Amino acid sequence: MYARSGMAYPAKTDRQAILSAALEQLARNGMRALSLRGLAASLGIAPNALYRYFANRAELEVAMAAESARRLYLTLRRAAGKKEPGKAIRSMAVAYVRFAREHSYLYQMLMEPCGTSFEGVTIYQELWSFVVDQMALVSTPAHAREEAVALWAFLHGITALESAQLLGEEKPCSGFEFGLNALLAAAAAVRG
Amino acid sequence: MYARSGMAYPAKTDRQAILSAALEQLARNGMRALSLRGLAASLGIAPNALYRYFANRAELEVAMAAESARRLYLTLRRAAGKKEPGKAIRSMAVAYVRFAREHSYLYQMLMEPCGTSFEGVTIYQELWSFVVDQMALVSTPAHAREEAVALWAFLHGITALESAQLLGEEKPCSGFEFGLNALLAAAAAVRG
DNA sequence: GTCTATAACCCGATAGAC
DNA sequence: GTCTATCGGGTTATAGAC
Repeated sequence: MYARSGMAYPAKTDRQAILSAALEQLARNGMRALSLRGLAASLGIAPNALYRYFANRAELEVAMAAESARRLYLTLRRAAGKKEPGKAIRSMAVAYVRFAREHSYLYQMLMEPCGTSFEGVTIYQELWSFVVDQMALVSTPAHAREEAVALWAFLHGITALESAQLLGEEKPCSGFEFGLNALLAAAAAVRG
Repeated sequence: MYARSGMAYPAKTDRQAILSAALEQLARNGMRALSLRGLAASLGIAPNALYRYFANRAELEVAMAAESARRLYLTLRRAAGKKEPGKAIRSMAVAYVRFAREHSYLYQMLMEPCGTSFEGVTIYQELWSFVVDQMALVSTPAHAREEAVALWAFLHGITALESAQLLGEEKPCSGFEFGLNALLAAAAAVRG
């Protein structure tokens, strides 16, 4: 019965189940606390069984980062919706910061590659292209890339300042408004 | 001779030597690769001797982060020099990004606290105050804090995008110019 | 041939005894 | 300060179940 290739044994788990469990643990305790042993235990399998699905920890981390990108992409798309360009960008900016705040560990995976290379993962390009396209609508396609870089950098920086204690009690909120307005004004000026 | 309390044994090292060695290893291989064992070995002492000077790894990391802040502070002060306000900010921005690029691991310690709290370390406040003060010179003291937040966020974001492979080949350079101009223009506009 | 578990190995953090 | 020991995590044999 199990003689046919690929189905010879009832697998107790699969990539998706492992990934889900990993993301769950990540959301609770962060990357440092995520251990393959604990992950395997939560799935009721031996620590080693994981290696049938992910070559090593790094490969699992790449998959988690890709999932993070996918969710951020969906979040930004939903935020933009069918809104008028300027409104869409503002809405995306707010959603971006909220995503980073509410899923801080997941977001960290996206922005701190820790040496893991993302080659061959297309979701990043999709995500990036979407932001560039949205930016093109408020200025011009010729300048959209550099404007998108600046916007993304700014948004990421805001989230980083929020989680770092560098500013102490100081709230990046007012800085958020100022920076977003400054970037949007400059982009609109490009359009002329 | 060594009978007196606290001096019962000739110390082979001190906090400063440990810190220096740690920073050296950090610069070469990054935080993940920094092990207390390797650190002790490079100093010719037993792994455990480190605990005489730092209660645990976290405390060592706090000291390293503080040193990172001190060096960035010096770098920014030197960049600002006696320049005219607008020029000073630009110069600081370039120096900031360069610092993050050339000392990426050290810079990471500053901006990614990993749960280590920075309470009681005054160097962060000095660094932050300096940036705010510089910003006040190009706009007004009343708005300097939010503008400094936006500028810092933007600069940090640029460095993060550089080290993350999110953008692939794309270079944040053009985005740097655009964003910096946008923020400075908005700050100047506040001054009116 | 494809999955699994048992057990080991190496290494890092840390505590205790000296 | 050193040595020894414990604990936990990543990773790799090796071998057993289907």
